[in-house]
Amino acid sequence: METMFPIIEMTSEPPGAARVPRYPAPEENATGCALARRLEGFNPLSEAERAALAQLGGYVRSVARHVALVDQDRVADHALIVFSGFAARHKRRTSGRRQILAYLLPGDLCDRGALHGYPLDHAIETLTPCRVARVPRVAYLDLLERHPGIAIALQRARLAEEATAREWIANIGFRSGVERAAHLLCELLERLGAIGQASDGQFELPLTQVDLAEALGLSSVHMNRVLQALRRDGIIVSQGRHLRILAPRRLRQLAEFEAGYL
Amino acid sequence: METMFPIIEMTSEPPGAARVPRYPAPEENATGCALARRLEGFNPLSEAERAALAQLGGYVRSVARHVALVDQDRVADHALIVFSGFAARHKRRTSGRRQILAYLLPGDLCDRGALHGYPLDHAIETLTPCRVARVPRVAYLDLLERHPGIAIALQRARLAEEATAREWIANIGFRSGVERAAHLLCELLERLGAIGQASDGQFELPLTQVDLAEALGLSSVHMNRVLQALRRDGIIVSQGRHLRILAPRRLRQLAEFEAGYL
DNA sequence: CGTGTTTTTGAATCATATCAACGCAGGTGG
DNA sequence: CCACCTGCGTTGATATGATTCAAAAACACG
Repeated sequence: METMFPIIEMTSEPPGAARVPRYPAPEENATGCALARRLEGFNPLSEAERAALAQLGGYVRSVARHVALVDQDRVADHALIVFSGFAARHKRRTSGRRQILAYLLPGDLCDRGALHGYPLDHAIETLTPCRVARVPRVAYLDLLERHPGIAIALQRARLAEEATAREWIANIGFRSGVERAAHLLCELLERLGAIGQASDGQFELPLTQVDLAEALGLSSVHMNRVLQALRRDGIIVSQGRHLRILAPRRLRQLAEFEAGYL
Repeated sequence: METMFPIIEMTSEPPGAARVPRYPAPEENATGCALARRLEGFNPLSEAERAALAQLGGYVRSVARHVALVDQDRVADHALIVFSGFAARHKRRTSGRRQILAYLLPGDLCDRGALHGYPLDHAIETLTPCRVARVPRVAYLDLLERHPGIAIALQRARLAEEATAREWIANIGFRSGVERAAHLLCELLERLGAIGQASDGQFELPLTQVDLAEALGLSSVHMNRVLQALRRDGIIVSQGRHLRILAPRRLRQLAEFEAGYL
């Protein structure tokens, strides 16, 4: 039936680029790779392990924006790794309203399908164009078995993901709109910083206000006003997709953000 | 300094009961034990495994209401298992306001301390008087190693807990007060049913309206009105701690509750 | 029985949602 | 090159769900 994974195949080089020897795209070689950077943050990796991660580049495909990567109630037999772009876990009501449960940033992954034969309780969709690896179950299990250092890093990544989920419950549960936004920005700064995609309080945020609103449990209109408030108070500035945090301290204390669980 | 685990020692029998031979309390023998029932729901256990669970009864102690079982930012070196009573994971703001992140019902446990040496990002506290086992790290690890069936069940329990956390994000994020309450009641019915503490849409709910409000991100006043609305519409009745769901179908569709992830 | 906790009530206020509309930028096709 | 469209951000007006404060009523407990 539906292709379920409509792929925009950009893996082969554009004709003009064919003269230079083919290296993996910067996101997919082991050093510049968000996945490797992120895992290193949890557990130092050996040379062999970094090489093994680089091998995953072969599974990477380009995926357009707003494409479902995993449908709810489906048993996925692949692990999903985001190499670039933003995706999200989400649930929908019959009304069509949706709640984003987690952002998947470069270096994040979802292995629930591959590791346990359970149908997922939520869906995953790209929020921007992405480069995503779909690693078949056997290859993924093989990777974990061969490289215990990676397995450990992934366990810790899972702990971090659980902690983030709890943080979101608290965020939506007991903070005001502005505070929620502040907290989310702190989180994004920290997570993007960990993969080298934020520096000096600045980063590219390729999300729409609707994407943010759906993560924070706010209406898009209110989200807009919340962001205006943060700008008016000189806490952030944004030009296009580029976001700059002018007053990180104030932002953190507004959100009562505690760094550290990564 | 603080005892950190103020124990009301009720383990020894009351004087009058001393004539009958001492059996473990119904919550702590293997068959009536909520832990065993719950784990069986995830993976069938062997006789030896049920016996091993029964051994844990030795670690069980009575704990009064509103006692901290684990403090935030502490590295716990024990696994925590609730045998009876309700406890909760929660976070607090400096304002004192708190958000409950998850209820721990009989048969639930927290092994983050024992398994990984990480400080917890939240606190755990009893909401009612409880019977709680604190299992030392080594004993816990030993149990998992000796009984792979238990380890598997616990892995699945962890998946279920993650799914519940995501459900809570959605619940607080995109449902109204009444809908949130409805959803929580559905969840409690399902979870208590799994350990044999709910039947026919009825169960004992030893929580105050404040406890419920803090889980749903509502004020206690609003929580009260929400419950009144559910009663007025003939969906529930409650007498004291006893709750009866009169219209389970309506409750579920109000909450758009999907059973199954347990 | 009296004391502390929990539930319930009312009234005022606030935060956020909803509805509807507009502007602007980028992209497309004639 | 212009007309059109679409997606996103922005506004204002209005509606409402939820909070807050304060206090009374109902319970539970020793």
